[in-house]
Amino acid sequence: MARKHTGRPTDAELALLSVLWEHGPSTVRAVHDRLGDGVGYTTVLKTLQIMTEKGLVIRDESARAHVYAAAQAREETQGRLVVDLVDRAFAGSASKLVMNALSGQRASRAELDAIRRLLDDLEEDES
Amino acid sequence: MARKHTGRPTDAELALLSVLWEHGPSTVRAVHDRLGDGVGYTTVLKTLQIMTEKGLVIRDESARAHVYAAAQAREETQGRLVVDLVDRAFAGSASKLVMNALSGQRASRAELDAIRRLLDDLEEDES
DNA sequence: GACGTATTACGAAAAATCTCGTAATTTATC
DNA sequence: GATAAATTACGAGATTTTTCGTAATACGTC
Repeated sequence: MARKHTGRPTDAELALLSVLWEHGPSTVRAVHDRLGDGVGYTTVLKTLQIMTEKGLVIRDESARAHVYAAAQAREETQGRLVVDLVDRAFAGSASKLVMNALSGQRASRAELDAIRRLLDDLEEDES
Repeated sequence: MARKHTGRPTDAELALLSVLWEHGPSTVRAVHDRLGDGVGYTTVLKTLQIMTEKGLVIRDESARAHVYAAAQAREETQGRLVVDLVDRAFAGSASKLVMNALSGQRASRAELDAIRRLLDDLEEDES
């Protein structure tokens, strides 16, 4: 029987994307070095090749060592993951997720203020 | 080579947990009926059996038809999933996730107010 | 107690994921 | 151009996830 395809990046893929988002387009070696020795070089290479097929990354083959870049902006992928989690685990309620996230992990005063300002903007738009 | 074990429920498991959270302890048949005809009866049964082994659900075998219940409260599992997503996709920043969630999906005035009250409480505790 | 129905138990197939080894290829160096 | 070093390509093994089919078992009903 067939497994259901989710469309979201897997854990290993997300780890590689995080490196690409943080450091920009990179070679396999650069990504592998960032990740440390938890995974082998060929594992990183293979995963990036698969991600290229899936369209998760873009490959520049002009140089000897191919350069990989995230196909989607960080925020866009994050947004998809949040929507996905809200649907699967919070019965579609984004505010429930927000409350849970705020309660569970402490945020700094500055972060709380930033969130408050965002709330102001949202309520303004709504009016 | 071994795959890395995440500890978080899979998609199929989360779907079953959602039913158990919403309707309380249930038989296989009850869960299956709630889910509609997307999955077969034995699929639900088997998944619940596996979840029992994993400790995700608790099984009461006293009756002919076993009754399954979520082993963890909904909020607890949600919390773990949020922490997990924050770590994997938001570089550990819960507030980034919150802002993303608030921006992406519209919340009602009431929900925004509830979040604002939570912010008040959080800032108060902090002081 | 036999029969039919409902339920659980067992096992397995298909796809996805994660891992890497080995081979082939390309580039630089002598 | 031959050799060495780095990189990519190919393929495959182990595990997990998802899905059921089939068999065994237990309960009611007659």
